[in-house]
Amino acid sequence: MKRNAKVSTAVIRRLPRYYRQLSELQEAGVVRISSSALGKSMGLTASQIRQDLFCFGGFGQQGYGYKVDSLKGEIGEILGINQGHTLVVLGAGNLGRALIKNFKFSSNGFQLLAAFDVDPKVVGTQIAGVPVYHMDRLEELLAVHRVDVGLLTVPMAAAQEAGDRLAAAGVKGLWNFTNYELNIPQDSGVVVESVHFSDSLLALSYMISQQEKAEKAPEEEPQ
Amino acid sequence: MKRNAKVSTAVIRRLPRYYRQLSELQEAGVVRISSSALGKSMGLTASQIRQDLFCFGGFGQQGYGYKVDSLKGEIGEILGINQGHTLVVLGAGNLGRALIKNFKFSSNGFQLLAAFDVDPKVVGTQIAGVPVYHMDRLEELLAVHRVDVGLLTVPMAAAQEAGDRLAAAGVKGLWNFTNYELNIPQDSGVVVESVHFSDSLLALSYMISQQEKAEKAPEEEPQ
DNA sequence: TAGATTGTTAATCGATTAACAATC
DNA sequence: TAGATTGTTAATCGATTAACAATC
Repeated sequence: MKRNAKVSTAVIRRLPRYYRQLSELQEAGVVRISSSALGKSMGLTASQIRQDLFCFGGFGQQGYGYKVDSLKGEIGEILGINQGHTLVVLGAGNLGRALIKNFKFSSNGFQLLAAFDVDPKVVGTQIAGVPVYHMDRLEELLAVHRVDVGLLTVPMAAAQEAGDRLAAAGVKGLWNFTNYELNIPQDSGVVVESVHFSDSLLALSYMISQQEKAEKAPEEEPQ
Repeated sequence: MKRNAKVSTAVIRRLPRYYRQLSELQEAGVVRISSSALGKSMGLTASQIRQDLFCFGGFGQQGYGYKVDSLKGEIGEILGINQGHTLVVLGAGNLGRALIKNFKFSSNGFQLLAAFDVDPKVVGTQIAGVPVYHMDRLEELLAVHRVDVGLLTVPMAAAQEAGDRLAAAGVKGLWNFTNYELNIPQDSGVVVESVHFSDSLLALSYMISQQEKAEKAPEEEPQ
């Protein structure tokens, strides 16, 4: 992977993990770390870590390793944590409310501006200080505030329309928590990132089923 | 990929997506589908789909394609959907409650047996018909009922201990929703599947930041 | 039968790992 | 300086794509 060449999704998916691990090291008071130590703690090879970082530039010092603070800072910068991203939540049901209350948006560089719903029981209220507006007023608010990301926790049947409206209103990304695969045209420039609980549980289901098989029919390693 | 050889994680991660897409096709009344049509609808190549399915056997008919019903059934079987898996939830806070109320465990072949928490305000109550016990009684219940998976929605600081107790009590998998990377020994045979919201949002953050850059400095395609 | 599409092997591509000179 | 560890290129490995005979 040459520097500045297009970064593969495999690398992109590891960046947040690096960031998380470095945060933990930082909290634990670790000042410097080598690629091999970091790799061991994350189940990666030293080579892979150096290769990954090489995509973005040289953040270490030969003979010394990486300074935890500054590497964390660099990766945070790459991830766009200091860009003042903003976000709105569509769907203030159980999951939407839980995320509004629990999730540390600001730790990830996002400011949560508002939530939208259609239920008259929640419209007009606040959830953890976040105002809930009626969905009818979505475009109105997005015309006034720059909103980078729309978080979708609407019912599956409402997901596509909600996504379309957000995309039309100019958001740059959709964070999709519905079990629906959003259909957003490639050339729209809107990025979709989905969190599919079902996919995750079914993958786990597969893995434990395999595990069981392996335990029943023990190791006939084909030599 | 030879048949019955170890299946790569890339393939495992696609299986639930196939299952989901086939379910949608089924609902739409589609009876048969070719690998190329399925591929187009999912953004994959026909070749990749055939190669993936080849890991598990021949589910299609030459000259015809795949019957949606039976392929869905086969993939469901591979994923272990009919194995009567069971699950308990640890942590009945906002997120835990939202999942208990919203998530269709049974659609994914899981029966939710109970939830556990330490808060006296929720211990002894029911959430959507699911009883909430005190964490102290975890081992007691797991000694009586076979529990395949423990879902972790406890606070980050409680995650490792909760995971350890579940593993010791014999669960086969941990479905981890905390932002903590569980440390479970490889040889324990316990599979960990994590849903890291932060990682997902940061990946999205990276992608929209790139998108912005691309729009500002338009296409100097190097010919 | 002719046409379509799979199952399966071979070729290509990309990601990971290895190696080592550069240098702190 | 000597030792350690990075940055970076080269080699290897694995996943994806292409090709095509088999066959419905």
